Amino acid sequence: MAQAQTLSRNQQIVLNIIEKAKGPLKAYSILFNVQKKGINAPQQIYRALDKLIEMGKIHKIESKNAFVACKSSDCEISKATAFSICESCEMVDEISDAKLSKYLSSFNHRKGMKFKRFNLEFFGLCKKCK
Amino acid sequence: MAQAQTLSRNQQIVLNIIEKAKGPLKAYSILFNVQKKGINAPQQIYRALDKLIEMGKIHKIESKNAFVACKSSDCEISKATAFSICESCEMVDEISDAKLSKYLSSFNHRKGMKFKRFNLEFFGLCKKCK
DNA sequence: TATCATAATGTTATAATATAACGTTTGTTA
DNA sequence: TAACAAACGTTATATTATAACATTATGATA
Ligand SMILES: [Zn+2]
Ligand SMILES: [Zn+2]
Ligand SMILES: [Zn+2]
Ligand SMILES: [Zn+2]
Repeated sequence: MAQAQTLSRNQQIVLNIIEKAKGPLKAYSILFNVQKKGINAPQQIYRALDKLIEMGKIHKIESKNAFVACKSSDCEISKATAFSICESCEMVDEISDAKLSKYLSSFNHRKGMKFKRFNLEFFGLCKKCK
Repeated sequence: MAQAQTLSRNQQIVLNIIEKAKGPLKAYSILFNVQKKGINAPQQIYRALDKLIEMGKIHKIESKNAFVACKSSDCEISKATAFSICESCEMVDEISDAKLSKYLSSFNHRKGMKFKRFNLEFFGLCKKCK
């Protein structure tokens, strides 16, 4: 089981910053933001990020190498993620759409591969930018 | 228009290597493979990769920072890509599924954003690895 | 053909992202 | 408390990607 609760000190610090942010954060930008708290090395950030992803507290936006807090308390183990990404501003929005998620989770490729997880990224212009 | 045909020398060299490869290739691994051909700098690789992506000849696997040749001659301008990725070996397979593609291309997020493009990555264990 | 614009090239340098490796500390539980 | 696992701190380094600038093809047009 995912032992949902206890975050370590560094994990909590990193999560707080990501949750407060308006958009996706990059690892080194997180790092610069926590140096006052005594965290000095990339490893400390990346380790926290890894654990937070494992716990489903945050997600990585692969096309941006950046991290966002999970909005849909559902994905405790994030095995079905979808995002809407504005190509102009940096806006990223997590999509929680039961139908979409069900459709993709039950999608089966002919080649005999059983999927455990997917990540979907949509790109376009957000309301503001178009 | 995409002016499908003429590839420059460097673009052709990079494309050849990616097409011959069994799996996804990383930029620097491409670089090491073409130094005998007089290409010495990352820029030359990245520039070719950028153009080839624009033309839809190759795709970037975002979760791996690696590149594969396009299999489905359809996606000349790659605005609807889907891949099946084995978490154990490095296998990546491009999924060409008209229904899936149609379903996602017509998917509309409530938030008033019109999507121009999507990228979907499925993860699991391939036939060999499971 | 001369001229102009565009795309591609070559090169050096550097930025940005991520992991290896090692020893120490802290927290859990048998 | 002893033993183990998880988290931490730290230094170094690997990997991925872009900036900047000068040069050279390529292709269209006057
Ligand atoms: Zn989520
Ligand atoms: Zn926007
Ligand atoms: Zn393709
Ligand atoms: Zn495999």
